[in-house]
Amino acid sequence: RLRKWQERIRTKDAGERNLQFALSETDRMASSLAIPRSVREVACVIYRRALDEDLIRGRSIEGVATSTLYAACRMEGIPRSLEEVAAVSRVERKEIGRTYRYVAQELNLEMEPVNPKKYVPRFCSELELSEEVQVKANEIIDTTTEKGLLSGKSPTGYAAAAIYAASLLCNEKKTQREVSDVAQVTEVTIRNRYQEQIEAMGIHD
Amino acid sequence: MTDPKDTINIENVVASTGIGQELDLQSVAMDLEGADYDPEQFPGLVYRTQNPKSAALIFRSGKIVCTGAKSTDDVHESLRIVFDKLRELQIQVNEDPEIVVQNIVTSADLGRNLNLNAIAIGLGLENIEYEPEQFPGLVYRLDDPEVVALLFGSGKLVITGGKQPVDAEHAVDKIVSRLEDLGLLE
DNA sequence: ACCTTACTTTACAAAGC
DNA sequence: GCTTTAAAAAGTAAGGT
Repeated sequence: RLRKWQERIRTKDAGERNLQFALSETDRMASSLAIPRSVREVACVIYRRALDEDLIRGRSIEGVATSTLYAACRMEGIPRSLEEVAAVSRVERKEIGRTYRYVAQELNLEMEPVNPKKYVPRFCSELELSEEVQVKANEIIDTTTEKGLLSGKSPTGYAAAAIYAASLLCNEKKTQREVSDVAQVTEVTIRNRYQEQIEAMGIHD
Repeated sequence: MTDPKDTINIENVVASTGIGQELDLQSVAMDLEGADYDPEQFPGLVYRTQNPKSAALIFRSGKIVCTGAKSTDDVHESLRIVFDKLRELQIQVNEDPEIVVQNIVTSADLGRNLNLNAIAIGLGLENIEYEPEQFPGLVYRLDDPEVVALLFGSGKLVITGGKQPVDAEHAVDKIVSRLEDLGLLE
């Protein structure tokens, strides 16, 4: 009775301290990634659910916090890649990915695969590309996806290649290096996806 | 049209067995040519056979795991070689140790490209795992047979977790009919 | 730009930390 | 949970020439 009561308080306190630390970490990471407050709140709601369902056991708080932030960005339609979140987390990419898959499965988040188009606005603005280039990149993504080119490809690499191609078509050329820097993929990946995409689009340069 | 079942190929068979005798791995490592034994890193001694190609993990308890074989026959042949090698070292080995197949990995080809995005949604996001940022294959867990299939955009697939070669055939049949029902295999 | 090597995912047993 | 073994699928990455 009294022991059980004390245990509850202890558990609750531990949980609160756990939550407090997780929320401050989420805030720190979200700030350095310029993620809006509304998305941070979604991340916190997911984290709280994970805590309630006892999904933290056996994992680091930081890992779960990073994963829920990654999930929240996807849910809100402004995804950050694992590379990007890993850069501001002290948990490595592989662990963030694993934890994300576990949390998404256990909480039935039913996350759809990321549409590469979701990366176009942010990547293009970081590259200072015009609205015209964004429209063109989206068109390339839509057309080539319909032709079946997207299956199994990383959304960031796919978006990066479309943006690179669009920048050429709109005479606002960015180098593969510049695009690969903002998209966090290698130039080789951009080159490979780019070749497939222009061929599917029937473009000859 | 080729029946996808005819494209099934066994790529790896994992099996366990035991000689019914405890072993001094340190001395086995000394006497057995080509044996790799680093107890600090892993408690098992690794012994590779060339024909058929496989790797046997031999433990202090006398239990053995054989992996890398391309068929259940190859598993038996590889382990026969391992048993004989141990007998050459004056180690007692039971007459016919029971060999249990623990896992069979197979590959197959559906012969058509797959729209993994549509399949992920069609089969139900709660049942599948498809994270192309992390891995290009879609993970599909079947209940019967109890195996896991990895589907790729090329139409190729990997089936693992089965204990019998027929498990892969049943799995391919079920996957094909599920995709056909959803109109995703055209 | 190419080539090679290597890492991601799935399943499974073994003994020990 | 991890460690080790094997093998396939396809994408991505890194290092060397």
